[in-house]
Amino acid sequence: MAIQARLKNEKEDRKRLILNNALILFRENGLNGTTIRQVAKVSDLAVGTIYLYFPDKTQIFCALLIEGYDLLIEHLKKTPHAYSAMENIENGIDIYFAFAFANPEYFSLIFYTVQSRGQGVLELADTNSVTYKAIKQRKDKCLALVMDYIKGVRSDLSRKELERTAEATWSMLAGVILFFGKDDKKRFNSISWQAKKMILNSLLSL
Amino acid sequence: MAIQARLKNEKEDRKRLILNNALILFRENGLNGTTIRQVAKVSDLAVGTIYLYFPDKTQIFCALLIEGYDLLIEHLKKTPHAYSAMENIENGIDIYFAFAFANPEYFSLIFYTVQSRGQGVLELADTNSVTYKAIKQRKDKCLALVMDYIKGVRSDLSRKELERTAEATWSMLAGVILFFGKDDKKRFNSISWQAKKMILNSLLSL
DNA sequence: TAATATAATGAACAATGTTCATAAAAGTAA
DNA sequence: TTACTTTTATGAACATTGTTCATTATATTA
Repeated sequence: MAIQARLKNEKEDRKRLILNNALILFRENGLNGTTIRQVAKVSDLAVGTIYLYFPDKTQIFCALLIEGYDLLIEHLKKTPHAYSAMENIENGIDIYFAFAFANPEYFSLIFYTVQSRGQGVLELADTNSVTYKAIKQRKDKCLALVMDYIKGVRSDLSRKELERTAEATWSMLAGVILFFGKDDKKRFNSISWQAKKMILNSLLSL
Repeated sequence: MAIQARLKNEKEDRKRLILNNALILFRENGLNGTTIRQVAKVSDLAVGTIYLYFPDKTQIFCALLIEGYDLLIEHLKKTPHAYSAMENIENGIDIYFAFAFANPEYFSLIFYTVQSRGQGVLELADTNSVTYKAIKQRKDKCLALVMDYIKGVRSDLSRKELERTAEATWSMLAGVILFFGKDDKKRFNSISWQAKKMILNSLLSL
């Protein structure tokens, strides 16, 4: 029987252990391909113990998803502002693509949530839940960052236009990653470079 | 006990009945939210009977997916070629967006396959299977159609550039649909219009 | 050391995809 | 019609899943 985690610290450690192992399994086999029994086994815990730390499988997934968003946001915030606005936005796109390619496990998680209304893998029906709000907040944060980037090159756009442009840009970039992010690096680089060029061009000639 | 389907016609009818019912359920509750028992029940058949017509649940899904692709391809081919190349491509994008919004059930299916390598909902590990090839063929067909559209406005691009541009365009459009296709019509129209404008602009100023 | 409180366990439950021995239906030949 | 064969339909049964909960083990307290 595993040692009991009584202290707050120990509990956090155990939670992290479960998350780390789950992330590896999710990356390897996806949400549906990963079983709680697997997570328990590689964590050297019993099935029931997992449920002492997370209410259900979805919540493990969501915890990782939120971490993924936070990591991405952290990356996006790190853009050097020493260059021109145009260079900045180009930099931002590069960072986004690089993050997605380097962290496919987190990025996959992010996309489990885009297909809403019964079609997605991940169901978060209760839009009032803490989890739903946490995810929504990070989505919004990402969009706000994109808006900042775009504002740099297009200060003439109205708030409404800016928002719409950011939404279109964000989803278009995501589409490229979704379609080609799992391909080999060479191919992904080639297509993402093309997409970047197209988006930069379109932002200048709106 | 249900009447037996002995003739080829009757078998086709029964297959169609299952597909129609499955499509409704998939649209409502997604792949994982739909059970074979549900499909059997609404089809007035026993569980085992479903398995006489389809080897497994995934294959039902794939059959519908292929139909969805064919429907989309049919739509895309119907573009009137009476106008300028630029009007044609604009028309093509409109058709694509309209199809996605009008046929969310099929479109969702299409996107079950984009997340490859263990992360997606739909696993088609065997790349030699008839089903995999059928889906791949239709994906390629879509891309070829996009290339034709783009060739109209950009005859100067090399084969390689054309291909890359088509891939980027196709995935960017898909990203918009993925992110906003389930929103209300007004919002989807607003963002998809923006995306269309951006892509058209970028194609002209590559 | 005994009593109490907390944490861990894994058998058990309901639901799922799938299989297969059995039964029903349809076709065939007399 | 009747006996026989072939094809189709059935649903109980199986393995696997997410999840629960009575029981057991561990730690804390008195």
